[in-house]
Amino acid sequence: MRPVKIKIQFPMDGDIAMGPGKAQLLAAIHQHGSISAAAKSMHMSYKRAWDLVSVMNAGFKCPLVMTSVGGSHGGGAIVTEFGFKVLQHYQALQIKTEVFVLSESADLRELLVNKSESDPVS
Amino acid sequence: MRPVKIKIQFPMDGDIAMGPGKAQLLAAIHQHGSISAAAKSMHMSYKRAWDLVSVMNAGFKCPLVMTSVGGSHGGGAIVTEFGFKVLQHYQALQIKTEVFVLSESADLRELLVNKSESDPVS
DNA sequence: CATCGCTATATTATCAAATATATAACGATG
DNA sequence: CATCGTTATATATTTGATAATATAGCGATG
Repeated sequence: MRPVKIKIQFPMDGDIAMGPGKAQLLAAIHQHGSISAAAKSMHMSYKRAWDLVSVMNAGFKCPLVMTSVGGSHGGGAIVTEFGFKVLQHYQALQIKTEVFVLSESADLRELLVNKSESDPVS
Repeated sequence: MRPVKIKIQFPMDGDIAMGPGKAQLLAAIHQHGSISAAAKSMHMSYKRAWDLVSVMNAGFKCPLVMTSVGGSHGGGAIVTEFGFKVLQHYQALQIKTEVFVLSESADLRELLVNKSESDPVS
């Protein structure tokens, strides 16, 4: 496990408009083309995925995901250009922050017990 | 609520050695001089507080909290010098990271719906 | 016009996590 | 040496979050 875990959330009303879970789901929808397939790939119930999409769409100025119902393949969902932009922003922010915190927390991490440091500094 | 919520955790084995909740508890113990009083002040059960202290102490090279049992006042708990140092490091890190993320997420936050912006820019 | 897989939604069931409760031991002090 | 509030620990209970289940409706397509 990484030495530090960072969770960045953007609260909106009572919900979280964007966070690690939603970002991951967004990426999965983009990859699979439907909420149901994305949910399955993440071992998440369809209902939960649908709820998350609903919250995301409500929290931003434009929808991140557009769904279509019916049709030969039953319908599907696509990540909008806007949604993709949000996703990229979020992912970049997450990485930048991780780098920042890792560097800023060196002193603190020094104080933790060193577990399984199989680091043969010969 | 703040526009962004950041949670920094330091995992250790299966537990979290330090996180927002533990930092807050540490501060409360320092203030009140006992685990039980600190727990009460945070509306937390004594058991939970005691468990958190136990995890904290196990995760660092030195104990952050030392307890004494019995005595005229029943006992108590004090935050060690080491624990206080950890607390200060953590709190400083939290603030620095908040500033960082807030500045780095300006573009993203621009895309959120503006809720209740009672901002009379006359 | 029957079929298909998906969206959309509600209801119920399950489970883990937090809390509540209980109790023993501790030891300085008056 | 009885008292006190606390630590320390175990067990029971409650709660909330999550998952499971069910079902209706959609509409392009062959």
